[in-house]
Amino acid sequence: MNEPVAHRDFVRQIVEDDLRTGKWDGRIHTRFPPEPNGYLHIGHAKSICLNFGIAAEYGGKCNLRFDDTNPEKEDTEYVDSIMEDVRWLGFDWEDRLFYASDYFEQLYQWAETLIRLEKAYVCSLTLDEIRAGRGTPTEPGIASPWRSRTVDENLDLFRRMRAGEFPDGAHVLRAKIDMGHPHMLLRDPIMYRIRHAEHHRTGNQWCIYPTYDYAHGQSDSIEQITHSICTLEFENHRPLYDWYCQALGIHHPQQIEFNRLNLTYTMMSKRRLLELVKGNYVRGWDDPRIPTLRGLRRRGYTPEAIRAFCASVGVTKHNATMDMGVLENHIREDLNKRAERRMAVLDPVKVIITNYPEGQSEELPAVNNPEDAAAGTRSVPFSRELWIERDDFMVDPPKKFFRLAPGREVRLRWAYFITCTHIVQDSQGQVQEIHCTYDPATKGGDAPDGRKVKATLHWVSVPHAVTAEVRLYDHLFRTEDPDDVADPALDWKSNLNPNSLHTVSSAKLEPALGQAPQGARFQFERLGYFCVDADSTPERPVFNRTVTLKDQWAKEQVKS
RNA sequence: AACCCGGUAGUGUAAUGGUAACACAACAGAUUUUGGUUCUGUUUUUCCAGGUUCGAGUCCUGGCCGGGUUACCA
Repeated sequence: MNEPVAHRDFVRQIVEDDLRTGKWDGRIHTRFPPEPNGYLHIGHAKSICLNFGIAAEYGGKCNLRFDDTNPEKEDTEYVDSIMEDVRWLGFDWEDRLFYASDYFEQLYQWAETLIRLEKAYVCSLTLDEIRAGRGTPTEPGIASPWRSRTVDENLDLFRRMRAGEFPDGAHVLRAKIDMGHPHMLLRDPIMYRIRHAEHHRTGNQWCIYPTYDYAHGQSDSIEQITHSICTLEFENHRPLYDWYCQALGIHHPQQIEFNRLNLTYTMMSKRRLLELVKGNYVRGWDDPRIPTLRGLRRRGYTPEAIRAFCASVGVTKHNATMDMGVLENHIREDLNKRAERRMAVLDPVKVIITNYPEGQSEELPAVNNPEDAAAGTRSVPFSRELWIERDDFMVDPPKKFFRLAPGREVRLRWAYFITCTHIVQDSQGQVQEIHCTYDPATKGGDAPDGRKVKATLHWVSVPHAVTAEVRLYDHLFRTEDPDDVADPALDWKSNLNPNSLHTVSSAKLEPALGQAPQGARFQFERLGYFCVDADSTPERPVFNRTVTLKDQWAKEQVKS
C-alpha cells in the first residue's frame, strides 16, 4: 500500500524551515521527557511518535529523558515500565537515556550564577505568604521582603539550604523577574524548594530540588535539543523557559506546543488513571479497559496499529477529541491483514444434524486468512452435534434477518448447507435444540446446483470443543465525555460503564485455539478480534476481545 | 477577571492571498463461503460584523464562543 502524501503538520513545517535556513546547522534533536510518576498511555504515544518520528524523518536524534525533579511522586517502577513501553511501541533511544536528576549539580551551579547576576534570591516567606504576595491576575503582586538580600547573603543561605540546615519549606530560591508582570508565572517564580525526601536515583544526596520550570529548559539545553516539543498546557511556561535560557546565556532550544490527544469514552489523566487503579475500579495498570499502553497491549492492540493511529491524528494548536472509533478502525485494519481466522461460539445453542450418522466425524479444511493466501489452511472437526451462536437463530425472524430460522437453509462456514427442520423449546420458550438436515453435496460450502443461501454461520463441533473464558470489553465510560455529569453532586466516576467488562465463562472454541500461546491474536469469525490473555493456561484458556467486527446487523437492530 | 492559545462538514484535519478538500462517521448500492474485507456513489463545511484586496478560510480591527494558566506538580 502506498503511503499517502503526508501533509506536514505545523511542527514539521517549523523543522523543515529550520533545516532550510540552517538555523541549527542542519541539526535536529528532540526528546521525549516523561515524568516517572505513572504509566504511559496512548496520549504519550502521540508525543513519542511525534518526537521520535521527526528525528527519524529528518535525520535527527531523539533522547529519552526522565523528568524526575519531584522525589515525592517518582519511582523506578515507573522508569522501568516507561522504557519497556517505549520499546514495545517500536522506538529506540540508543545510548541517549538521560535523567533530569543527572543535571542536579549543573542546575545548582547555574542557580548560583543567577544569584551572582542578581537574578535570583532566597525567599523565606511561607507558602501561603508567597501565594498571597503573588497578587491576582488583575492586581500586581507585592515584592517579598527578602527580595533585596545581598548576593553574599543569598549565596550563603542557598548553600546552607543545600547542606540541609533548614527544614522543608523554610526557604525557597526564587527568580527575580517582575512582581507586577501581567503574566503570573513571571512574578518571581520558584526555582528550588527544600524537600528532605529520598530520590529514586540520587537517594539522599540532595534535599533541595529544582522545579519543572527551572529544570526543563536547561535540561534541553544541556542535551543540545533543537526543538523542545510539548503539549499546549506549557504554552504559558514558554516565556519562563526562554527567560532562564537567556539569563544563563546557554544553548536555547525552541519550545513548540501541540495539542494533546483526547479520546471519547475514556480519559488520559494520569491522576485519574491512578485513582482507578488504586481504587480497584479496574484490575491494574494493564487492565484492557484503560488507555495505558500496557492496557492496550493486553487488550490485543499492536504497536503498528497504535503508530498508524498516532500518525493519523492531527498535530495542531487547538484542543480536539478523537473518536474512539478511529482507534478501533486502525486495529481492525491491521488485524484484518494479519490475524488468522478461527471459529468460536460465545453464546452457544445446540444444533443436531439429524441425517448425519451418530458417532461419526470428519476433518474439513478451513482457510486461515482470506486476506493472506500465505496463511494457509487448517482443519476443523465436524460432527452430528454442533454449537452455533444463539442469536444466529430466530423462531420468528423479522424481514431483514438472514440467518437460521425454521425451514430456512444456511451455510456452515467451510462445512455444509443445513436446513432447520424442527426446534425443541423449554417451557419458557427458550430454544434448547435446533434440528437440521445437511446436504452432503454441499461439502466445503458450495452447492453444485448453484443455489445460494443468504447467511454463513460459524460453528464448533460439540465433542471437539474447547471451553474457554472470554472477556468482552466495552467503553470504560458510558458517556463520550466522562466529565459530562448532570448531577453536580456526582463526579466523573459516576459515568464509569458498569458493563465495561462482561465475562463469558464457557465459550466454545474450535480445538486449534486450545494451544494458542499468550498474546496470540485471532479473528473469531463474524465476532471480532481476540487475543490470548496473560491469565490463560492450557487447562483454562482465557481470551480478550480486542474489538468487534463492524456489524451491519447490529446497526439494523438499533434502527428498529 | 488578567495573561496565553484556538475556532473550517457530525468528528479529526488540509488548503501557506487564487475553484473549500481529504479521512472517519452516516446513508445508498455492488461484490463476497465472515451482515467482515473490498469497490462505487450520496449527504453535510470556513463563528459573527466590518475593513484591506481584482480576489480573504487565510491579512487587519472589533465582537462572540471554547480551552489553558492563576501549585514550593509536571
